[in-house]
Amino acid sequence: MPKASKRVTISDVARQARVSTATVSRVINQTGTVAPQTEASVRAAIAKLNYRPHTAAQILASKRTNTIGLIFPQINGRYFAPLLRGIAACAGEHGFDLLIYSVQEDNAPREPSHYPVGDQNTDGLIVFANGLPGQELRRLYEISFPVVLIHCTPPEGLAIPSVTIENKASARQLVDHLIEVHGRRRIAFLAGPKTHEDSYWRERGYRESLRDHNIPFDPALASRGEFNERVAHDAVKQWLQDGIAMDAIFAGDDDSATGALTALTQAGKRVPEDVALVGFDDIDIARYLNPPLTTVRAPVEQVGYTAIRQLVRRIRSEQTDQLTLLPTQLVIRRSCGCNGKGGEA
Amino acid sequence: MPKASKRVTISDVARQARVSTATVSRVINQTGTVAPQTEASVRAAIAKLNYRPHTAAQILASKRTNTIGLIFPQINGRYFAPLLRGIAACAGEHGFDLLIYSVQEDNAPREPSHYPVGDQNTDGLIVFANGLPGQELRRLYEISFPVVLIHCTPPEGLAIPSVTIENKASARQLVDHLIEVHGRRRIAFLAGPKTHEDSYWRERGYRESLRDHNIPFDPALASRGEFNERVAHDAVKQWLQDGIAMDAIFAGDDDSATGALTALTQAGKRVPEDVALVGFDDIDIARYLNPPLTTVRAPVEQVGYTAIRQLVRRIRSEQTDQLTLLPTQLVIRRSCGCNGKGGEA
DNA sequence: ATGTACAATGTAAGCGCTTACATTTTCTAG
DNA sequence: CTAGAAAATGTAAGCGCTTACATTGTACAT
Repeated sequence: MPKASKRVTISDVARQARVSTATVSRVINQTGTVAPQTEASVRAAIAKLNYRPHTAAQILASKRTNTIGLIFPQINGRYFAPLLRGIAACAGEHGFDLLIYSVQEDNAPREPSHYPVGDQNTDGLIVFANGLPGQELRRLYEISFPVVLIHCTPPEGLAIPSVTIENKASARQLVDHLIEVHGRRRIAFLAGPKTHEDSYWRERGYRESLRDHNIPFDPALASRGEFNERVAHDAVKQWLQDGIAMDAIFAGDDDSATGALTALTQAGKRVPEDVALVGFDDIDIARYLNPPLTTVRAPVEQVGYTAIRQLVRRIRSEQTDQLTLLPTQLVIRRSCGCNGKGGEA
Repeated sequence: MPKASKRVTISDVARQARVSTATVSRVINQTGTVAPQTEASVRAAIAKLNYRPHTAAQILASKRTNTIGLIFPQINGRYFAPLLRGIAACAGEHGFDLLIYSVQEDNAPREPSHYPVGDQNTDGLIVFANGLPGQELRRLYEISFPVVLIHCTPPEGLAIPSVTIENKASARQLVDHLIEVHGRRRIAFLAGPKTHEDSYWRERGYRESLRDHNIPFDPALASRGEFNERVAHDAVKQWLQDGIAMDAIFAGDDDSATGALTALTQAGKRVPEDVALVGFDDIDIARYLNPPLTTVRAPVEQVGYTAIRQLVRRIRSEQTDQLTLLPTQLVIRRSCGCNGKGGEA
């Protein structure tokens, strides 16, 4: 078992290279002017001693953390990976590290705003959906701390940039399609969590489409799927048991569409013949469902990428966009009744 | 636009509470003895000033970062989320923050071992597969820096704890099943990346099963699927075009199984009648494939959880297990020829 | 009373770096 | 050859905390 050795510090390097610590710092950070020859000997010393700057000391002295914090309500399986991929890619490009914190919902609420990730240890924060209470957002806003919101808009009065996707228009297209192309009239809706903004706008699109086609909104045909496979499954099962008739279901997201599909199938309903089904997000399994799911493609990875780009601008005090609305795209497959290709593998 | 305010420091709190900074530090960290009354006034001062300790200063002074670093080769969609979920859960329970770094493969190689995550800014590291070159692992080992490996074993001579899953035995069960229950004899194998240890052991299991059933290993029936859907698709397509006959395919993981399935289907082969298909991992889409995929369930989330637990022990200089081999479990569905349930929704 | 033990708090020396400012060296032009 | 500017480097004061050690206060046994 090797034993812990004393840490190599900048003065060790300075001594080895016969220069001052300031010069070493200059070559490390490429700030100030250093003679090529001096630089070479400093680099040699660094290599020889295998020196690596102590991050905390750098942060403390420079007042820059070079780190971006992420706050998520939870690590949701299907959605999370591409989002993080976009975030990691963009953060890496700009030389930022990533500190992530996943809020445990069941957790005892934290001491008033004592999150492990915040202005004490990052240069900026990406906050997903309602990962942070409005009060904490306000505090950060008031001290001008850079924050970018993902998939939610800032509380009243706080000009915090946010990036999300176009929900309403494409939800509407989806429902239009069901009505106009497939002649469906009794279209049920599986909403997401009450506070979820994506769900809100998707529902708006749904209602507007109904209205424009003179179909009255029927509350019996709206239930909560919670963007959750099991909950959606149970909701659909309940409808079926209650004898509520429908000829289509618009699931608020693909996860709930998955649950709806199994409930429908288990009840002997054929999709799309008896009940057409459409979802939202185009998660990776959508094209493998049977039948392949008609849905809307959400540019998840790009959301992450864009959010970081905005945040970096904010950190550098450059101009940022107040709201970035990324375009979505209809993906017609077979679950709506079309003969779309089942997959593009 | 609010303007940046001066940072509130521990001395501001001390002044406000009319005590020394040492006492404030004591109440924050619950170290040393403090009179209840004093503690109350310190807490009041903290609340009033909305004080939050500066992480970097704490780290610098205390020589503890309270942070665990994660190093991944890339953020792989299907596998990544549950792993991270396990990691985040366990790290949170032990009060550690998470700093993550995703190695870009296409990236210019870093300055010799100058990773943004390492001993300068974390108390310990989780390294996934070959996220770090052996040389860097050795360096960390030599300075006794806590590291735990996931899904790979340490280089020769380094006693670094690792946690991975049982691959060989269950791969063998899978192939045994194909042979004994379904009478298949010409079983092809889609390997993963050459350096991938999981793939190595799965192949071992495959070969041992063949041997024990007196089926010679046929190199023509082994190809690289790279644990990648598209590559696997192309590999299978190639087999089919080359007129290579087989009655079953053991895909090294479920991603490649997915690719194999589409290739088979597009070539007009029926699964499982013409060609049985089995995968490995039981990723979430496995049960939705058509037919539902027979595979092996890998306890991904638990791998993450366990790895952190080991790492925390290591950080605390407690006893750790050199190798943790998490059990896997056969999941029989229909793609092998059985009538297993299609899904457990 | 008086000494002892321990609880409560304060003092101040760093932790390893960055950077404003001071100083020295080198270069350029007159 | 020399003044003055520019380049190269050094000096040292923090950054905001923790913690070893010193000091003071208090309770208790003698």
